[in-house]
Amino acid sequence: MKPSGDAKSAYIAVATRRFAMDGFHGTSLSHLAKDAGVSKQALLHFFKTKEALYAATLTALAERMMQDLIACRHADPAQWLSDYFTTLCQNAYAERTDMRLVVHALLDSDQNARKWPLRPYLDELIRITSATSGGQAKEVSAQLAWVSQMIGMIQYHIISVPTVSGMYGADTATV
Amino acid sequence: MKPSGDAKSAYIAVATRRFAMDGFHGTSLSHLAKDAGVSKQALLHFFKTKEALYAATLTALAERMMQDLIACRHADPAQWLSDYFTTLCQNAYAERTDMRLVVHALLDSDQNARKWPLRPYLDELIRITSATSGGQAKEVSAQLAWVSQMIGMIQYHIISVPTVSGMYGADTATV
DNA sequence: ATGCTAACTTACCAATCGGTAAGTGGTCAA
DNA sequence: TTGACCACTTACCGATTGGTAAGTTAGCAT
Repeated sequence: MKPSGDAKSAYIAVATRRFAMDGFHGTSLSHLAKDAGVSKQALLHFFKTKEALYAATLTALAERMMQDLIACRHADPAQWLSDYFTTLCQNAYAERTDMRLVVHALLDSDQNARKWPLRPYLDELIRITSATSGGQAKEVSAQLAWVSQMIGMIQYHIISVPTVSGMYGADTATV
Repeated sequence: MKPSGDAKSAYIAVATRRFAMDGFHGTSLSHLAKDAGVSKQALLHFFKTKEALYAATLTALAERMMQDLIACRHADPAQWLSDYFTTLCQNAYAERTDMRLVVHALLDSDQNARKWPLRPYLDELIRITSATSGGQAKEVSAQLAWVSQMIGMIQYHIISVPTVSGMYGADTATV
């Protein structure tokens, strides 16, 4: 018998890949089970519903992104942001999965996003951004706009790369 | 009996809204039929498969975007671009549907995007962008990067507004 | 050895999926 | 008047969906 934690996180890893590629509605439990090499009831044993598995996937994603952000911690908040977005770009290129997952989740979430798993991550990003302006109080919406723009550029670029390179050739899109 | 064209375009309008909200996999023919107030075979009468209806939806979207671009035509290409992106932003705010549809389509398309319906629209945008540099030949990838960045910013902003306003309050996200 | 629990599996379920077949009723040219 | 045609409906299909029920098997504490 395998230790519980390993199997569970392995299933989340499989689900992350699938949900990122095909979205929530485009992914079925049977597909996930086949990917993981188990029966689909193995998944339902750990995650009571498909939604629960999806939520766990997004939570794991949020923790991953938060960790990356914390790993770049720097005394100077401007440098911190700079470092973070640099590594974010690099990671995004190396592994598109997470960015696709975020965009899929964005499209799916819409309303009642108060318990949106990425909220703490966004909060932290905004906090750091606020600190760059040297203590003067700016509006939250201004910070939010800046952060959203940065992340949006990266994410959008990542998800459009396959399509654009499919149209114009593989070398044009990967700058 | 209703004239054919009206019904067909009405169905496309319904499909546009649904596909934009829920994506291809999240939308069923029965839902579309209920939205349109007909049986689902009414849809299959005009569009032989669900994929065909989706394709027609994307084609209509592409024509709409191309039309908006042409409508802003200006002798000075820089002014043309400026005007176009201004109206694009305004339209995007007034009606988020199209932008959501594009992003959904981007996530779904991935490979074999050579016959991607928005290709002519992108081509035209790149052509105009090239003209702004006063005739000197730049690389296509550079134009493409610029165009992609502009559109990406707008689209990403639109699809993230509902989620972000759900998190931080309705007034923070709508600048 | 025994009993308990965790990690599964096989078998099954109603609901829904996209799609086919066979009409039905209204319109219009001949 | 007739008959072709178009827009559509009802009835139905096998496949797949998310999910339930009831085992089965392995490890481990007592």
